[in-house]
Amino acid sequence: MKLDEMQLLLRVADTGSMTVAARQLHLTPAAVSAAVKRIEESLGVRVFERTTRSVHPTDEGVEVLDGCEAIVERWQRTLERVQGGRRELEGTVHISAPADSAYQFVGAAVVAVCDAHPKLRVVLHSSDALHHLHRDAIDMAIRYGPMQDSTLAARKLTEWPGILVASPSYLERHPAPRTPDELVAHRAITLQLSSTPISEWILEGPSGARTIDLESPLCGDGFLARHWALEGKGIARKSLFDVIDDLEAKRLVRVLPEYASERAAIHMVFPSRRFVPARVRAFDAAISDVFKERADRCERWMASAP
Amino acid sequence: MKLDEMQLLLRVADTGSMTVAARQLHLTPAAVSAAVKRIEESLGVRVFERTTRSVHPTDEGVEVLDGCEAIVERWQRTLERVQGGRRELEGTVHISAPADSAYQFVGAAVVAVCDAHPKLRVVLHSSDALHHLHRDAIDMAIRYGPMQDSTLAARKLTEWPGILVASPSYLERHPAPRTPDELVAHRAITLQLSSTPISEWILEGPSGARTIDLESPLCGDGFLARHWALEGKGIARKSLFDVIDDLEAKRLVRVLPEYASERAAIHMVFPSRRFVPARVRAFDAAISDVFKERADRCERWMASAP
DNA sequence: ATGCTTTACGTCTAGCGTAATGATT
DNA sequence: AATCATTACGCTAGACGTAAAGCAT
Repeated sequence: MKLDEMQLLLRVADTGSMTVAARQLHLTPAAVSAAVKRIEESLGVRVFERTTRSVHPTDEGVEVLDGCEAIVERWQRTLERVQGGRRELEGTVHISAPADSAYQFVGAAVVAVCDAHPKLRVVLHSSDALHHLHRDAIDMAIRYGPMQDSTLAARKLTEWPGILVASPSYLERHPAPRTPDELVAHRAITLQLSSTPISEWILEGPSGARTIDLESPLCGDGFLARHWALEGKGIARKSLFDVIDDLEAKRLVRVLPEYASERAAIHMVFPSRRFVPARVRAFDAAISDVFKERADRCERWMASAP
Repeated sequence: MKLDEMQLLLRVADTGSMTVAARQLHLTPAAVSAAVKRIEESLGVRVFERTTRSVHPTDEGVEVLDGCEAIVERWQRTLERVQGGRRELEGTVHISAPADSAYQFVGAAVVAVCDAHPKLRVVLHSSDALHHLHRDAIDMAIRYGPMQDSTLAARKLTEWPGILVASPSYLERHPAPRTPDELVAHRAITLQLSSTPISEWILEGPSGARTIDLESPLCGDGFLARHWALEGKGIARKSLFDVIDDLEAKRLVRVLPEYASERAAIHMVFPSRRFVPARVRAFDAAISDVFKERADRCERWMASAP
């Protein structure tokens, strides 16, 4: 039994597909199929119950996969202790980040890490859609909002409320609303993160929480929403953290400043069970630094412009 | 990296020799040497520092070996949970036992286990010399007396004092001693277990502990000592546990019954760190049963013949 | 009908034994 | 001188890709 074969089994189990596992491992489906068959024969145990349409671990398969996972992790840990700083970082790291974060600041941080480590490769998945970390072999992800998947290990990076913003040009043409009720007269820029668009904003203000029903012609991802706001297309609700650059540069102005949506945490997420290798930790450190710096600027902005 | 390669590294480390490891693994020294070299190159780390005369793990090698050990054990555990009772026991088990125990009762127990499991092979090392469990790849050993090597895992089987015995024929010719002092007039059968012969008996009796200096013409291992006693060649000191058959059959008679040497424990010993596989546990169970049954007979004998 | 797993076959390389070489006590 | 690790070389078997076939939705 080889460690590569164990990782292969884990990939098949995580993705639930030999073909997808093959893609991720840079192998052909035939090779994966043959490997699984070979392993099962050597064990005398069926690891996966499969039709042409699905691949599921058997009861014994779960035992085997647990063992493989523990073993692969132990080996990675050993390798790092032994090779430590000697070996320069290499390999490929898959990072998932919301589009707006990726374009604004994660991208730059990632480039800096790659520049420092020539053998390191990165695939930055910029999408607001929630990636399944296990399924897609994502090594780390940045996620806004509450954590739900308990099989993931998350570390909170920072936490900020959503605020309403518009460009100065837009506000010249459309006087800023003075109460939440006046928002209906404005063009709201809304988000469609997953399949269904978000059609309401919950705003907390001096008079408690208010729910605003929206009828918005402009609906896109976080990056589009911010750019539409910059272009004066309407009022967007964004995390303060995402628009701090624009607020500092006065490209965007806060609207209804006494109202804000609930503080939402931003997490760095890892596929829990797996050991986090040094190459991933390098990106983690760099991105965390960027978040720290941005969070400081958010603090200062909040203090200066209450 | 393959699990077989990890086991190879462990064998080399335990034996301290590529040639010995090769023998135990049914490989040639060339293959072992090549494997070590190949592994070291793939790790980018030197695992063993070696001359033609010695093989020692480097600092990094210790880390690697620790990892390999944990991994091999985890995998064996996984295999057993998965294959459980399905697979019949197979493979070879190396058992070390003192000569007298091996010939008298361990041998029979071992045969019974092999009869029940046709694919199981056993090598019974019958020797009073202490085998190095790690070095010689012994799976389990029976050892009389106190445990010293703390790197081994031991389980106490039973505990009995040494007593003095002689055959009825001998006692007809030489009247039994009535006090320890009278022993000097008898022929004592002594042991040579390791390199130096044992030249004194420490006997505890009604008047406290007595040390008897011996000048014995007959000196051999535990099996020889018992047989010489049976043949009427003199008085031997044996663990009650070893001579219970002969006492019950009245082939041997206890001498100076109010005197006995310190109770000594008999342990079942395993190479601690390693996982104990099912095939070894099968022998453990069978041999433990034999010990239990013999210990009961010792109890009864002690009760009936104080 | 599409997309998945499986089978068949040719190719290549990793890993073994044999045998010779070099080093150490 | 004897023993051990290493190197060189030929060989075998395992593992991959290509291509085709078989199934399930």
